[in-house]
Amino acid sequence: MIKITFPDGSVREYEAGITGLQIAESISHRLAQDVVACGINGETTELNRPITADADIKLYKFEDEEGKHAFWHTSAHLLAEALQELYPGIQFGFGPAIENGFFYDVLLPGGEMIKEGDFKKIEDKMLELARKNEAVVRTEVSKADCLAQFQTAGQAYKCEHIEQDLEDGTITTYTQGNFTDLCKGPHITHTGIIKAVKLMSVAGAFWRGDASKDQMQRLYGISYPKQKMLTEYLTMLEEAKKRDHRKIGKEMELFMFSERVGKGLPIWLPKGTDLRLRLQDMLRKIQKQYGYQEVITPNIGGKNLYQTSGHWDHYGKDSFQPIQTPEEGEEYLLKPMNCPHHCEVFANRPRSYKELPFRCAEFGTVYRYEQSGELHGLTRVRCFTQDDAHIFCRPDQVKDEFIKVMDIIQRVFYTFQFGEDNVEVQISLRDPKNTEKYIGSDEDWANAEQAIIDACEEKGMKARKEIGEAAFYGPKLDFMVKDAIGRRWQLGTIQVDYQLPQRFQLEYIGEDNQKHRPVMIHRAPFGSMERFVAVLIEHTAGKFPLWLTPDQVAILPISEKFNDYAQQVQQYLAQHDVRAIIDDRNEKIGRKIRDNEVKHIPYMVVVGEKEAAEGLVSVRKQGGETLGSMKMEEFAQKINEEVAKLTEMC
RNA sequence: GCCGAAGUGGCUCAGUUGGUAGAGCAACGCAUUCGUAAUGCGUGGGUCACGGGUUCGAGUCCCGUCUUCGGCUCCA
Repeated sequence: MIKITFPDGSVREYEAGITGLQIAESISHRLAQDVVACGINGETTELNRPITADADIKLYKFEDEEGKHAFWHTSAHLLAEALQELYPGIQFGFGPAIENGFFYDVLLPGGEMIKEGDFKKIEDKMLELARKNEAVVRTEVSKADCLAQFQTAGQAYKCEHIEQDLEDGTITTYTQGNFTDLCKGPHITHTGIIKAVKLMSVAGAFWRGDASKDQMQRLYGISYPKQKMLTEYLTMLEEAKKRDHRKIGKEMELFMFSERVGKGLPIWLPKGTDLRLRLQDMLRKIQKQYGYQEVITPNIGGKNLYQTSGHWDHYGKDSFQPIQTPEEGEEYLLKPMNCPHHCEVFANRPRSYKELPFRCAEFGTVYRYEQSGELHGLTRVRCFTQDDAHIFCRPDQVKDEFIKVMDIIQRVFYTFQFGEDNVEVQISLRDPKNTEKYIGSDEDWANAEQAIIDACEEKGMKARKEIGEAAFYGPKLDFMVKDAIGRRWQLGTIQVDYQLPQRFQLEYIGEDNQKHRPVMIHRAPFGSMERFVAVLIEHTAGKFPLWLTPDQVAILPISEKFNDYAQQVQQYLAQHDVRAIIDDRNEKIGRKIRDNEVKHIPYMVVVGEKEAAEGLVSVRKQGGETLGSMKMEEFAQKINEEVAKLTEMC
């Protein structure tokens, strides 16, 4: 007999060799139907693996991340199985489960291509195979046998993978029906529980992600144990589509692109500019409280500046090419980042330790020559404005400054109702096995990395550590938020930099009257104004918070007779810091309400005969709630109170 | 940059096997002067992304370019 420990701490005894599925059955028949995978001693595995010794067990349903992973991984195999039947001679690359579904990289013989029109046929074949409810059989194989097997099958990519990446004794294959795949698992035990499949898209993908290698076709799909779940997922995708910032940005006239101005170069329209400036003002106000000093620096800088900073060597060939000045024979670069300029600010005159930390902020517009295929709405552009700042401080001040920046970021995020549970942080560390990629000494790196880790601990923030994700000049801390429909976005960032101060020979005079080198911290709470506004649009679906939205109130005269009164109301509200527009079109009131609802205006006030006579406004909230008539003074006060409440953190 | 798809009035889209461009919304005008999610009638507006080609004839077929979209790679 063996002892099996459950997550709640309870222990049951079973005969050795029992499987996860049998354990589930011993608890309830219902549970046995729902489980798709299990965790044995922390390792996710199949439900039909015999357990031979005492162990901890977790039973995973589809709803669990581990369950989904196994389910979708098997679905990837099901896709491959279907493709093998439909396209003999097909070559397979990798086919993993991903966050939402799975994909398989394939290459059809003779340069043939799978098109979206083929999806139905493939989906039908997948379901046909799934209905056979084939068992998924795990086999341990030797490297030599495995290689021979896939050579016979003519799978060149699989063979390369086996030869280059896998070690003898660790290799397994999984077989379902006539299809065998190289795979380390885990999988669900039978294909029959896959009831709904949908292929989402087909796109190009390089073998091993290497642009110099073969280009394969990547088929993306998703699958579920119930048709209803697939329908729900597709509905969620529709919802995401409705929130697309490119669509809403166009509808609300926040920003635009012009082919003649150039791709990836956003133009902020009046309403978008209004909103952006309000965001900037809010951050300005907070920064002032933390001792930041704002500067303005040029949008270009001498090539020499970037040679000094080291950026030219690292990124020069990938950026906008230098601007020549014929008379002087000098070269200038469009500013790809603000840090070198800020280093010059610091170096302007001798600095005393009493001035540290020196916090230099700028809404700095930068230009980066992103690959054309990478451009996307406002989230990936070639010209954007960072809410940038650089803090020059003593090494022992790094941790405290980090904590202060984290304070600012938390206050900013709070104002947008990205709740605390929806914010994650990630510490990006360097890859110690690949140190030549980074500049700076081992000691500097160790100090910087430790300061970040300590700061997170002191702030009580649970941080995920990512090895090898650091920038070439220093480790960093990134903030991720989850939006209203659960999608994750990367926003703010804080980076330590021991390198630029060295390259720019920055120094300050210490208490000991000696010269010392400051440490530099880069930080951007929003990341960039463009990206942040994009995320905000998708988070709020265009229904911005009252304090931020360009038009807070729409004044709707019942008929043209009351347009004059509407103007009086608008004027009064403007004098009391309430932003109102008038809809004085010759339309019925129902029509005006509809149109202004569609424009996401938070408040509408209807004015007619009664209101004009008594100085009233009839208030309607976005969504339909009516608040009755009130004096316009009372209404202005109400709006101001609501704004004050929303911005109390700033 | 690479692979694939798309590009028709301001917006959303229709346009059958090639036969001289259409709807709804928006805009403008007229009527109406209206009480909480679409008043009626009328008018204007398109070198069908751009450039070549095939054809008696191209929005439709072919080639090239540009832009956008979905991915890959990249992201100081």
